[in-house]
Amino acid sequence: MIDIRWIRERPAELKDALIRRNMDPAIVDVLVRLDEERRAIRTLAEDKRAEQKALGREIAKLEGDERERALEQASKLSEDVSSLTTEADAADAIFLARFAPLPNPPHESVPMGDGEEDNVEISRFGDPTSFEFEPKDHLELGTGIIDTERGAKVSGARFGYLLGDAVFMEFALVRFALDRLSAAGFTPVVPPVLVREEALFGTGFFPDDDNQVYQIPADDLYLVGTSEVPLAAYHADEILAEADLPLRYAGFSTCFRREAGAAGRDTRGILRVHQFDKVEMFSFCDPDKSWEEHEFLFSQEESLIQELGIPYRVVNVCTGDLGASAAKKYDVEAWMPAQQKFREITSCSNTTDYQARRLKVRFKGEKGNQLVHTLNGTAVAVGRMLIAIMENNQRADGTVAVPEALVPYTGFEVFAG
RNA sequence: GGAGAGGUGGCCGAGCGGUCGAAGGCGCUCGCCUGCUAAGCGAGUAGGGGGUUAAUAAGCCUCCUCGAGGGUUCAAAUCCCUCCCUCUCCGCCA
Repeated sequence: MIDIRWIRERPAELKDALIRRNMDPAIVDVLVRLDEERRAIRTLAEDKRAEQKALGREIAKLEGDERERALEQASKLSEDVSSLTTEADAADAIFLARFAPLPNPPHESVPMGDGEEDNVEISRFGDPTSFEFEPKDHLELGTGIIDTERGAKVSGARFGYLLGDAVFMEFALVRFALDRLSAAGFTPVVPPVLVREEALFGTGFFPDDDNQVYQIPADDLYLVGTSEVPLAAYHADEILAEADLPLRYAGFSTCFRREAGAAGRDTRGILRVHQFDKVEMFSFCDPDKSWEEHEFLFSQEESLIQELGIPYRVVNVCTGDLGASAAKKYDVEAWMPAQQKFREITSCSNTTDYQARRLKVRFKGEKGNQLVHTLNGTAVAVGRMLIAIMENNQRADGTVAVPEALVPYTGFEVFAG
């Protein structure tokens, strides 16, 4: 949710922001009017309520006829208050239904664009891997350690089993990432993966993306698609100490995604699956420092991938491809030799105060209580990183070289599918 | 899963239909005082919305919030219902 002052004080700027996101700015004029109306009605309701409360205090002191007459009057007031309050609540609801979905205005450095194809490449690391033989994809390389056939038999399409050395690779990647992040001041976290609706609303996944989320109706819970959700909600309704900022967490969790609307896309292998494990960075920081913090998180992200030696490029995600909550987002796209393409492997967003406002995460600063800014970034998405390592580090004999940085964690230097 | 107890301000804790956003204590902030420290004295100290204002300065007015949501009543922290959470005991379980 954005700051309501955009509506009251900077409607023209808000219109510009909406235009940049390819949205109709006319909504702003509607919201300005709805906001004025709801405040007018609320004032009426509150005045009436104040009157009622004052009379109520009188009644306590009165006796006999005087009391009877006052009671009669109070009864009438009570009805007025009740109907005005109902009206005011309705006006609030109408306003909020239109206001809450407004996306975070993009940062000035975000390129304009309609979709993924307009993302702007801003840097590259390494060169696309070249081979003296025909490179295989991760499924061919991992016939014995990645089993999507039996995954489909047991759970359906887009599920898989990791076995043997793939499992040791997973735990190596996770421990590697946690070690690096822990050294950089992040607190490792294993959060719940089942959350209440409020956590999804607070992080902006609801109502927009609710078809991407698995539901557990019997218990009114939802499986998270990323640990960003439980990490962001961790400090919901709290007032943090300014001295504690930034609060940085590295969450490890399984992630569940329905991938609705992705039918037919990336059906081979484990690039796009319903369940994968991920280490995610999350930061609560001072609003004046969130752009620095964004660069900091991103530098962590890059250094992990660099240490693993995967060629990649960085894109600045354009306005049309930015989620509602992000004001700016960098994607890292790793080189995937089998596809001869760069594919998204991590991403890093500054959601400014968009989530903090919904989740009510504040800090006590010199200017009183203020909303923090929240940021998130992928450290390691295990499945995709595993693909990137296997495909880029494969050798003519079909074995895969473990990145040097990972060897202390795997205990082996080479593995075979 | 069964039985019971309970959820009040940063913390502890009183209040159980009106004068209560809430006694008292602790903590914290500011000031006073005392060679320093400690102690002592005084004042202040929940969050959010709306209005007033040049102002997201102060002040003032007002509404909402005593786990959440409904209800009863002229009036609810206090009474009733539903839900959530915590604790104790029993059962089960990794």
